Amino acid sequence: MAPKRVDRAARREEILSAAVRVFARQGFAASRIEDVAAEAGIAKGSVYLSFDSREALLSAAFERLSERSATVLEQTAADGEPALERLSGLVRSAVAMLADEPDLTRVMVDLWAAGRHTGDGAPFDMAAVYRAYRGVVADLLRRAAEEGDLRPGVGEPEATVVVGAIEGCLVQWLMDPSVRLAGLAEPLLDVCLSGLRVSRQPSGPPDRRPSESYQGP
Amino acid sequence: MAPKRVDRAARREEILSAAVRVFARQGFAASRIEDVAAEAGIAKGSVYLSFDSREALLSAAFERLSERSATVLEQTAADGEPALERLSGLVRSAVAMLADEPDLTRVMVDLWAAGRHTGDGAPFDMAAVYRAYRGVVADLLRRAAEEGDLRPGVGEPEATVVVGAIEGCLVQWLMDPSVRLAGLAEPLLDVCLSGLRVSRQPSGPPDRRPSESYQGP
DNA sequence: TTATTATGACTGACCAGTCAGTCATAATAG
DNA sequence: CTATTATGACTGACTGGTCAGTCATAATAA
Repeated sequence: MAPKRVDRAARREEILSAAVRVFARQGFAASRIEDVAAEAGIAKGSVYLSFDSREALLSAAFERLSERSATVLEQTAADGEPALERLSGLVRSAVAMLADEPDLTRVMVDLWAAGRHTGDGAPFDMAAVYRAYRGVVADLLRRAAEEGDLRPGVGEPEATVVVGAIEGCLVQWLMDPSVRLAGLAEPLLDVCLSGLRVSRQPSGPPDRRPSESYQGP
Repeated sequence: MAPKRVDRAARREEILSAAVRVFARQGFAASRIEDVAAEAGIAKGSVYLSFDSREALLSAAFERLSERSATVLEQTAADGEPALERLSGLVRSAVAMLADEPDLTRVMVDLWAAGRHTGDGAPFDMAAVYRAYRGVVADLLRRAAEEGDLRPGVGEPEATVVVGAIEGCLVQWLMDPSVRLAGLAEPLLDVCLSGLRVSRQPSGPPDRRPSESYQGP
């Protein structure tokens, strides 16, 4: 009982990937279903076998991005290390993830545009993604402070700034690809952790790891 | 002979303001010319007396935002003060400007989406706006380092992070209005200047100015 | 043959932009 | 002052093109 076997899920992924490429190239607003179909090498009608609507494609892209974000946050969960190390790892992973999937990252601006007018439980709850990031970062900040590595009194606002620094670098890269996104992780940590004021730490300059620690799914 | 005189420029401004309100509320993609006309209390056709096309409205919004940015950067030009003070002022002004004009700021996400696929001399050169910010910030960082207030070796990457921190806070506010944008200027400066690591500065906690120093046009 | 998947021509809604006509105003004439 | 007329701002019905989504038909495998 199975004529013409097709892996529905795999086909869906193929189409979604094609859609992400097209959205990244043209922007969601200028992307026709036909463009996506052509990119995937299938006919327009076939797209509707896997997706209910044009919006559903964007929604699926959000889902994919949301998963990646969750993965980054989960990888950070590993306890044992000092919280400060875990925070640095989180930032490096997040930046590496964004740099590793430039097309998906470029679609983010369309998700911002679409997610702006949706309430809390809406299809594109970008707010929830950032809340999750802020939550984890704020927690790590507090723990690191308890462990004596960070100054006390850090909390939500500081977490917002750290998360913001990542997203803001992303914005500049989106508008101007000559900005090297991946290369900004270390300066970002450097600025946020050590600050820009005259060096007063006795422990020398911050270690410059070779970067990259994200292992995508 | 002089029938019904109308201040064309003023009318144009009225329509643009209406458009910005509509775009902020619905997003550019979901905004019809009729919506803008209705918001301005005029007929659809009349919009075309002041603007050539729907795109021209968005372009004008970009222009307005671009002017605001230029104003912020010019206000910073005043020499005499220490570069570090000027940098702090710049960040406070930029954040205050964004917070003072929430509608125009909300349109920014549409400008990001539209500006993404335009080359260097295109109608929405958002890249140029960020380049200008980075340039001024990088310059102030270097001067402040020369003046001995900042550690040496700061440059473009650090400027990108500082500008990014502003834009990233903006993104989080756009997605989640419960984030208090105006209140993030001080934490932002605090994090970027002093860093999060255990306090080593002998001069006590960073001064918390009452914020707000932007004087819009 | 039958179940399933693929196709692309088709439809109907939508909307940017147009333009022939209306109207309020102000200049001028009587 | 009132009537007349010139002007251009304003209007909204209309047009033409676009495109999301549908569906009758074809292709293919079991």
